[in-house]
Amino acid sequence: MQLLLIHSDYIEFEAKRPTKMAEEIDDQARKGRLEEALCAFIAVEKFDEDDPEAVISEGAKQISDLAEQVHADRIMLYPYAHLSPNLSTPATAVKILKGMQEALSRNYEVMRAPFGWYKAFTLSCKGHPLSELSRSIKLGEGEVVSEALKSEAKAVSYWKIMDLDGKMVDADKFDFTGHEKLKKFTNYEISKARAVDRVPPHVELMRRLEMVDYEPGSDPGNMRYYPKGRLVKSLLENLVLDKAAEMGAMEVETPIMYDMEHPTLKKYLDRFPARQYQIEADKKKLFLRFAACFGQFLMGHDMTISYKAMPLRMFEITRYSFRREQRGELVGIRRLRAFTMPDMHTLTRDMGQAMEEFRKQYEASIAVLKDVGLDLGDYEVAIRFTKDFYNENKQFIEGLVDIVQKPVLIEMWDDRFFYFVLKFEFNFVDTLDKASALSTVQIDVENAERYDIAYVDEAGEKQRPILLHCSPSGAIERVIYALLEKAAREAEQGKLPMLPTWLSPTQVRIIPVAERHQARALEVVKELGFRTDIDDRDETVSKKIRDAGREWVPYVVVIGDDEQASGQLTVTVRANSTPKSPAKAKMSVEDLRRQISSETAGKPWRRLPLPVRLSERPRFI
RNA sequence: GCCUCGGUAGCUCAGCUGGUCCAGAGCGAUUGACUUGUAAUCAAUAGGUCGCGUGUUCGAAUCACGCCCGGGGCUCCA
Repeated sequence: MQLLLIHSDYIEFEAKRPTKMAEEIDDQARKGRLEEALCAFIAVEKFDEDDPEAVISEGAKQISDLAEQVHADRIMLYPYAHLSPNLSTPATAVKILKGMQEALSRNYEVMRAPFGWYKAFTLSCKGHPLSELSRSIKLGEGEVVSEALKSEAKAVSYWKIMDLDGKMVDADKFDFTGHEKLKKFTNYEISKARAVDRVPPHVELMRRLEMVDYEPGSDPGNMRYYPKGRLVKSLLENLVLDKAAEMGAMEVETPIMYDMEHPTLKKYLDRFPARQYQIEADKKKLFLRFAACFGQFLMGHDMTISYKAMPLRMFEITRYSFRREQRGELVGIRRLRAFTMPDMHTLTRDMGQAMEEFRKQYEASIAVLKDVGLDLGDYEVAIRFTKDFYNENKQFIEGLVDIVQKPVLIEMWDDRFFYFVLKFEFNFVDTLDKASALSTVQIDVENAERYDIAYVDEAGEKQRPILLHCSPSGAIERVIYALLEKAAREAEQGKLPMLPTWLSPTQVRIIPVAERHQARALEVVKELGFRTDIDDRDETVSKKIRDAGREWVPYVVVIGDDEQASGQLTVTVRANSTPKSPAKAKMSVEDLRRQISSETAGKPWRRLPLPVRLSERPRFI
């Protein structure tokens, strides 16, 4: 609704001639005049049709607010189509106008000019600062609250713990001795309690290590990544990409924005509990993807697939997926509005193949997390399913628990509220006892139908596949969050925090003692390879060593007269050191090269994203 | 969206019962000295419309109101 509000000495109108859509009025209502009145010119718009009642109350409120301010006792409601290019139907407009008249009549003397007539009017504007105002009323900015978000509130969950023997115990009766993290995770999931007394440690770390930072020039939860952060992300992305390829996935790429009015997508939006970013281009309303599902399913819809191609896996690293998470949820990089999500979808022939594939992806996810540096002890397992699915597949579920060799949290629903019948997640529990999901796989029994995805079986018949959604690692940013939080926890326990060597931005730091050692230092950089840099700043050796420690550099090499003479290196190995006593070792360049090679074998590698000489580096924070 | 805390030098912050300890400290930067052997070398210099606006006052970084931006919390989390 568009409003043009004018505080007038008087307003006078006379209806001259009806248009096609004129409302019927008696002769008396064709003329009107109000003295000392607030005159509201009103255009009712297309999207007001969604919720006329709300528009009436909001419009009436805006008008009475201003009437209050300018001390007007009389209000003229004057339909004025020219305020908007996008008008509602006449019926809605009349309904809303009448509704506003009724609402305002309680406190004001209200007159309404007839709708749909050519009218002559005379208006005398008072001309004080508040005498001419316009207002646009848009309800909720056209926000879509998905059915899934609503049904989530209705879903009744049964919370259990499944032990290694396959027995399910109510979560509140389980003996959590020896499973403290599972207990914290369970509490977190059930009670949703999350009072926190401090900022999580990764927030300071991500900035101090010059990896990630807030970007005030963007929307909250959209971060900037400095070279070291970009490097770490890139390495993690490449690792997951490799693992997906190993699993037999085909990498694809799909658009990041989609048409809101696309019939299939529209329905899917309602099944996904997330808020979208919406943008408008030309006359189209678009939303930014919150996962790669749409793109891959739309692709799947157009594909010709034989049973021989099954299971068929498509993979994409979505940079970015967007979810407009609530403002207060965004802390550091634990939860973001723009995040990088490895997203794989698998088409399987039937539930049997789907379950087999589910188990494989479950095991693959464990392996991926292990590769990035997170062990089974670092996260807790949740398995969620419908009651029906459980009753038909008890042994299968028990098998999943058996694989991780520890009790897991179970959530069971009476009915299927969502598009899946079975899912698991691996949840990282941080030092503040907050849990966040990393890897996840879901068995989707709904979207093959919705997107009309089919394959042809041995008999030449079209069949609906069962779909799997899988993120083998979870969002890349969240993996970084988990690694930083894990390091922070270890630091609290008196260990030296660090990233795995293959992920460390600087793998080896060379510190020449004096200027005359720089030539040798540069030689070593060349011979060694890896991401090796050299601290050639005009600082003391002590200062340089301290700085290398603050950067979590795994291998620190000091080169002075002795090393220059002997050709041996003095290496401080961070992994073996403690805060009080550095672990120093004498080794040759070749020894060190071999050690790092074996430590980073099979992992992605990228070159140093910064100048080799520290003296040439900018500071980002 | 709501509650709450905050915005002072490139960074982290002190000052904030209004007036010469009010424009400061540490780090960083620059320059000079030192050429250094395992966790912060010494000295000098430069840097700020104290988020923006309005008001109160003889006088505002300091008080009031409004606005903008950010942190944390709530709501939410297939």
